[in-house]
Formats: sequence, C-alpha cells, structure tokens
Amino acid sequence: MSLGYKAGRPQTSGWKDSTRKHVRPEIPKVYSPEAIEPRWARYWVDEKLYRPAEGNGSARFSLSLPPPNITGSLHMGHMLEHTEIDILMRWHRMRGENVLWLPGMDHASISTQMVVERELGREALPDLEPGAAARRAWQREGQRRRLEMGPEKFLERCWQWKQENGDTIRRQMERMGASVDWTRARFTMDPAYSRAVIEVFVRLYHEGLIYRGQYIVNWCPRCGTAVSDLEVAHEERPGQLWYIRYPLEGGTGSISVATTRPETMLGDTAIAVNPSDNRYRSMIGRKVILPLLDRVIPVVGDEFVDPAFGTGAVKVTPAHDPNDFGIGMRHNLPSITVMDFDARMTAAAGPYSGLSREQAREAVLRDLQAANLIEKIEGYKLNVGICDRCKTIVEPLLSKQWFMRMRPLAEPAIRAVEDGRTRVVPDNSRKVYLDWMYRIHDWCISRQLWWGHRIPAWYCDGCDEVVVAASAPDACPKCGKAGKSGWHQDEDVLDTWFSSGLWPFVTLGWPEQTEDLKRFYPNDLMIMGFDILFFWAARMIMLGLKFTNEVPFRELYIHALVCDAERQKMSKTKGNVIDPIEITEKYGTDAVRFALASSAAPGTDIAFSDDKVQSYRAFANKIWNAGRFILMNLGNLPELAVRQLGVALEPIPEVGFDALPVRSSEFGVRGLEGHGNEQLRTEQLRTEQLLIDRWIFSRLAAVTHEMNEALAGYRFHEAAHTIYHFFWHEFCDWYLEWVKPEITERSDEPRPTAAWVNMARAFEAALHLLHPFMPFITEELWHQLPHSGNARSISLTRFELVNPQAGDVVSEKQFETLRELIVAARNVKAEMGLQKEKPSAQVATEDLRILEIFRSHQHAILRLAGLEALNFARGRLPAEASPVPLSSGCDLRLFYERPVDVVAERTRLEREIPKAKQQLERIERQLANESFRSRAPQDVVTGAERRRAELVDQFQRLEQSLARLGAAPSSPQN
RNA sequence: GGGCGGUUAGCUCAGUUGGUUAGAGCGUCUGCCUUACAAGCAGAAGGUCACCCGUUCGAGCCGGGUACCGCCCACCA
Repeated sequence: MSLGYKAGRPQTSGWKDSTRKHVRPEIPKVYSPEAIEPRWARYWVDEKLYRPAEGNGSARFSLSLPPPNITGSLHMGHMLEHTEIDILMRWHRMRGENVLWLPGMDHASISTQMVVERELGREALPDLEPGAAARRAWQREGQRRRLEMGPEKFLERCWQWKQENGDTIRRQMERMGASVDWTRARFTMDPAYSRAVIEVFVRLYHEGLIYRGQYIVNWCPRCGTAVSDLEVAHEERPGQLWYIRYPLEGGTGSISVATTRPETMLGDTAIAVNPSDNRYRSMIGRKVILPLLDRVIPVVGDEFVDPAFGTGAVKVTPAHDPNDFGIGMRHNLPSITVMDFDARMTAAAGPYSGLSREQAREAVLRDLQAANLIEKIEGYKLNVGICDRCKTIVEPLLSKQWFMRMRPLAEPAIRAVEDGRTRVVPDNSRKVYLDWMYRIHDWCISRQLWWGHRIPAWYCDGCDEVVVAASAPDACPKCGKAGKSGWHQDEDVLDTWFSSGLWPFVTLGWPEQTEDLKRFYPNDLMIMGFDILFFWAARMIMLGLKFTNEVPFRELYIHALVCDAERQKMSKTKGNVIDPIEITEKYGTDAVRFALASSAAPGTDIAFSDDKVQSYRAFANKIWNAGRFILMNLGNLPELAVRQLGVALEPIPEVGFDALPVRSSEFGVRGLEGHGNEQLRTEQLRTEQLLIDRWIFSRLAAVTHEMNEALAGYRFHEAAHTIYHFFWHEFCDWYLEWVKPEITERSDEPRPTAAWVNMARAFEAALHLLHPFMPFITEELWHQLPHSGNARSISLTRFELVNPQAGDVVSEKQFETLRELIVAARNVKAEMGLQKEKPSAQVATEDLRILEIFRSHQHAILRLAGLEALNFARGRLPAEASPVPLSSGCDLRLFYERPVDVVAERTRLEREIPKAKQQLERIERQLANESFRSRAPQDVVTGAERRRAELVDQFQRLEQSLARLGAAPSSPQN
C-alpha cells in the first residue's frame, strides 16, 4: 500500500541533501508497519549489519540459535524464542559488545522423513478430504512410495524439501527482525557438519562409549524404526489385568500370573517369583507348562518380582519386555521373539503366527478361556508407551542397535551444572536436569530411517568383521580381503539429536581450531523450551564437555510455552494455532514481539491472544505519533541548525548516557550555547523547562537501570512493562504535554531551542530502550532524527545503559508534588462536571517552599490542569471550602458555581467514610502496639505516624463535608 | 508411584530478599474529535490475594496442612 511516504535509509535521508529549509514529507497519522518493516528487514540483511566485528577488542556475547527443524514453517514458540534472544542480542550489541548470533537449521531426521512421506502420499492421493484420517492414509501411502522409489530418489526429495522450507524459515526470521549473522548460517547436514558428526561417532566408538548390541528397544511398528526412551510418551489408558493359570509340570496344581499383555505369553520362557516369598519359595526350580503352546518353562527366583503385586508370580518374556529381558539375562533364559517389526506374530507364535498384536490378544484370550485357564480379570489402568511422532503404541522389541554409554559422559555434565559452570534458569529446571542425569540410561542412537547421518560402520562382505571409520577401510583386518569395495555400510542413520548435540561447537568450525571457535566458544547463553531439556540441552552439555573440555554455554535459560488465550497448548489437531506470519501481517512484527515479551515471565506459560497484540499495536502507534510530533516541530529548522543539531545529537561512545544534559551545568546545547537560553521567554518558563528536562532524564536513568536488572534476570515482561509505562505515561503524558508550548510556539523561529534538543535526546534515549523489543519502528524513527556522520543503524549505535548516578531526586520529588496537584485539580473538575470549564483554584499550606514550587511552575499547572488562575494562601483551608488534601501537606480548592449534586455527593461520602475509618483504625491499632514501635525500623514507624495524621485529617474533612451536606436545605437539582 | 508449578479485579496476568494505600493491560462507566496520536486524552468504579493453622511487631510473599487445576518424570507385570 502506498502512503505517498517514503522514509529513508540513512543513505537517502533528506537531512544532508537539503541546502536550505528542510521540507519534511507528510508523515501519516496512523502507523503502518507494513510500509516500514519489510524495508528495514531487507536492509539489515543486505548490509550484513549483524556480523560481529573482527578482532578481540571488546567484550563478546555469543549464542547459537536453536536450529529450527526444516519440517515446516516457524510457529509462535519459535517467535517467542527468537524474540527473547533478539532482545538480548540487541541489548548487548548496544552496550558495545561484540555480538554473534549464529543461525541455522536442523535436518530433523525422523520428523522430516515423515513429512516428506506424507507429501508423497498427498501427491498420490490428492482427493482426500484433509484431516486426521487423510494424514494417516497419506503417511501409509507415502511410506509405500518411499520404499518403492528407493533411498537415492527419496533423499533427493528430502533435499528439495530442505531447500524450500529452509528458505521459508529464513524469510520468516528476517521478517521477525532476528539480528542473526546469516553469513555464518549452518545446517546439520552441511558437508563440514556431517564430517564432524562422523568424527564424533568414530571417536566415541574407539573409546568404547558407543557400542552395538542386541537389546530391548522401543520399536515403533508404524515408523519402522527404533526410538529412544525420550521419544516415547506415556499415556494412561483403561485396561485389564488377566490372571492366567500356568499348570505345574507333573499334573498337580498351577501357578497363576497376572498380565496386561496376554499375547506376549507366547514368548514366555520362565515364570519368576521373589525368592523371599514363602508362598512360592518351594516352586523355584520346578517347571510349568506354558499354556496354548505346551512349552515347558522353569520357575526362577528373582528379587525384581514384587510379592505384593498381582499373584506375586510373573511371566517372563525376555524378547518383549525390558524387565523380563533383565530377568532373562540374569537367569540365562532364552529369548523367543513372537512379534516382528510390523507387530505381527511370528512363526514362533505357532498357530497365532501372522495375526496382528490385537488379533493375537483376542485369540489367545479366547483359547485360554476355552481351556479354563483364566482365573479372573480385573480392571486396571495401565501406562502404554506411544510413539511421540505418530502416536502408535510402541512395542518393546529385541533388536540389534547402536547405543551410547551415558554414565561416563553424564558425570562431568552433572558437575558442570552443580558447580555453576553452566547456570540453569529458572532454578527448578536445573533440578529437573540433575534428577534426569542422575538416572540416565544408555541412549539408543541408531534409527532405521533414510534421512540423516549414515552410521560410519562398515561390514566386511567376506567375514563378520565390523570396522568403524569415516570411510571404508582398504583391507579387512580379519579376513585380509583387500579393497574398499568389499564393504557395505550400515544402513541406519543417527538419531537427529546426536548431531544437534554438537551444535554449539561444530557450528563454529570444530574439529578445526578456527578463529570463531576461539572467539565465541563457549557460548554465553542458550535459550530453549523445557520440552527439549533432555533431548538437547543435556546432550549438548555432555558432548560439549567431552569434545572441547568446556561447557557449551555458560547460561541456559528455559523459556515458557506459548498457549492460546484459554491456556491450551497450541496444536494443529486442536486447530488453535496462531500463525506468526498472519498475525505479524495484521498488526506488525513490533506489536507481536512486544506482546510476547510483555507476557514472558520466567516459569509461566504464555496465554497469547489477538487482544494483546492489538494493544501493543496501539503502543507502536503512540510511539509513531510522539515521533511525528517531535519531527513536525523540527520541520522549520534551517539546514545549518540541523547540521549543528546533528553534531549535538550524535551519541558519543565514550560518554554515552552521561552526555545527556541532565547533569551538565550549562544546560544548553553544545555548539549552540547562548542561543537556546535567549529564547526562553521568561524566567518562569525557563524554570519549568529546567524541571521537566531534569525530571525526564532522571526517569530515563532509573528506567534504564530497571531494565538492565530485569533483562539480566530474563524478566522480559518486567523490562517491557517498564519501558511501556515510561514511554506512554511519563514521556508522552507528562513530558511532551509539559514542553508542548515551548516546542510548538517556537517552531517558527529560526533556531532550535534547547527544549527541542533535550526533547529529541530524551526521545532518542527512549528509542534505544525500546529498540530491542520493537526494532523496526525504532530504527525508522531514529533514522528520521538528525544525525551527522555515517549513522547506519540504531542497533549499532552505542548507548550506555548503566548510569545510576544520573538520578535527580530533588527534581523527581518536585515533579511529583506538581503532578499530584494537577491530578487532584483534574479530579475535582471531572467529579464536579467542570471539564469544559476553566475554574480558578486556590492552594494553601504552611510550607512556603512548596508554595514557591507551585508559584514558580504555575504556567504548567494552569495549562495541564485546565485552570484559569491559581492563588496561594498560607495555612489550611476551612472545611466549608471542601478542600482536597494533598500528600505534600497542602489543601486545594476549586472555585465554581455549579450546584452540587447533593445525592451523588452524599453517596460518594458515605462510601468513602467507612473506608477511611477502617484504614485509620488499622493504623492506630498498629501504632498502639508497643512491640511495633520498638521492633519495626524507625522509618516504618514514622511513615505510619505520618500516614495516621493524614488519615485523621482526611477523615475529619469527610465527616464535616457530610455534615454540611445534611445541614444544607436540599435544593431541587436541575 | 515420584517431582514441579498454579489459585491475586469481570478476563489475562505482574507482584525479586516480609514493611506505609496490592499493580498493569484488556473490558466496563463518565466527560472530551484539546493542531502528535479516537489505535487518542482526562477521570472513575472494581480485590476477604483459594481455604485452614502457624512464625512475626507486621504475611499476597516465609513454614505446615487441605481443596481444585495444570505439567513433567517413572522398566511393578
């Protein structure tokens, strides 16, 4: 949409081109992010602004982006994560640190393979009505087509998918304003990255930390691959506990076992009891007959069996249950695999061979029933493991896989977190991490998939030799067979987290000792969601320590989950997903970012809604219009003045925030002294101007300090609220309103006033504080302010963010006194329905210093409160005047003739009086308490006393007012 | 089975070491198109801080317990 308005990049800004009066283009009243944001997004990327500087000069701050999966486009969770990171990156960058934010993407082995399959399925079956059923059908069909087309063609499709989605993700990130260094972007299947992955595998293997073996793994029959423990979700489902009789060999008696999975009995190779269980001790060593198959199996004693559960005897199926596998190992039992990788019964299942696991269960139960071997059936809630990816029930199966030995790797990773070399925030995530690490199990790292890093294991065609190496060996060390061709590589690929676990150091060039690795490793920070704490954070810490002897990052901040307005997790199936691009296009990136940041309290999930974004769009508009006001009043300044202003406004890195005029004694503009002061019309206006300028810079210093503290603790919401409140309710509502006459009345004069310069500088400081949250609008407005020299970006302009000394207590106090008076006057006007009128007012107090403050700022008071005149009296005002008491010890009254609405006034008083009374009673009780007086700190006690005095005063006045109302003859109203 | 978090205004949520009168946004009500902004300005109403007990001069905050909600972990069939 064209607005007839084109604000410039620095190169094209009109400020330096114009020779005489600068003519501002018309700036639209309503902020249109779509006219601004894409332009700056492009500029930041094209100019490569976010490459860190060369050399080791300044402090550095580094972070590697958690690489988004190339499975699809970015969702709100990413946007939150990227917003939080970007805020911190921009914040650190403005402090002059050398910031590296390294972006990249993850090949996401299993997830990508699944989406690509589904895509193939969709192509084959284009007419299905989209939905859960169609997804399943597409998946099935896609899988079939994958097998049909073979690895080579399928992987081609995967790369094509990567290309397309990688581009989409990158565009999204650019549009969100992520200040990453694209020149360092990495992908987990880049050639160099893949080489590093293989090297890690080979090294771990030769150190004995990776091994291959036949163990029980979680098998997803639908995905057709093993998955790790972490990829299995548990779901409670109603089920049954069947008690089955196993007859003792020799004809007399039986042992009953309880099971939730009767179909696995076909693979039973023993019955186990606890050796300390008196009921069964004599049975150990005897034999039972496995029903249905009539196999003779032993009774063994094993501590694992819980005598209190079920019958105290348990069937042992080593090939289909991890616990039973353990028992089988301990007792040297055979393993009989009765279910294959498709979850169908094998030949070993005898008559049940070929049935699905569900059919087999039915058949087994039916046959047991017929043989009268079912003793009883109980209802039982059981936990079934389901595949994280496809929700199919996983099958524990015996299978030959590759594993990583975790204990030796975990130990240093535990210590690193315990002693704080990596600090985990919030603290409860630290505990969760440690608990998991203490109980860590070996990690199944092989996957029966095609998309991913092929396992570098080579099997000799001539014998059973296995060699683990980056490439096929020249000759077989065992059978002596020569040549690289006589080997076939392991078909499997690595779990995707194996490669992401190396992210922080491989992205910087490891195993080469690159400059980047030296400069930016360890990373200063890592930010991620809680859901991948084990998957990713834990593995990065373990592998980082293993291969670099350093923690991969010094801090780990765990961010919240983005939920919908009803606090429900966003999910495609629920249909409550908010698309970041859509909402960004609707309200602007800045507004969405601010909405996210303002809700991002550590440890709490975010309820995200359109409403919130809308209110921050309003905020962006507010900022825009404040800028508009400031720039409009610059419009008439001649070029010379603009030049000089440019010099004056250029931030000076060494001095930074100190250069703001709050503390400078001359209180003028450097290079323009003398002129500015002359322009102040009267002593009075000058005093007023002085106070408000001092006040705003004092507030800026305080706000900066607060934001520093908040961001250092990842309290994004606090920092966002602080700047929001400051900008809107202090800078706009008070500062701009206060200086307005000085600014607008002077705009026709040939020189900029000190007032304008200070305003512009305060505004610029506010833009700096806002910039990390709202990078686009701040960049735009900053460029429109006059700067000299090569001002490339607000984000690269150093802003010294710490200066606690800049606080000006006296000015803040004076300002508060004035503000209270103005608000009280407005209040009376509103309550009395005098908003269109300009009544006169009187203020009275014993404190002459306060009267003097009022007197010397009366222009501002009259204008901002909407009063005609203000006069001053010494002492207190009589009750008949219905004075309003102020905390500065003054009484304020307004003169007006409008008849008072007696009923409304009485209602108000009757509501106020009990409240005041209650408060008064409470504070009197407190002050009457001797131990309060003796034990509480002095300032708390005096504070309470002062408060009591106020309350007494207020209470009396209220009562008097009510009494007067009652006494007065009730005159007919209107 | 173990662990963690939540319960504060009509709604969504802040409230970092205990201390004067518990805050914000949205929504509601009143009055205003005041030359930066109606996506705005000025003002107002609205809370037994889930419940019980304790520690303390003093508790939304600390300790113990109860209720409801949510999340994570878990190889007892």
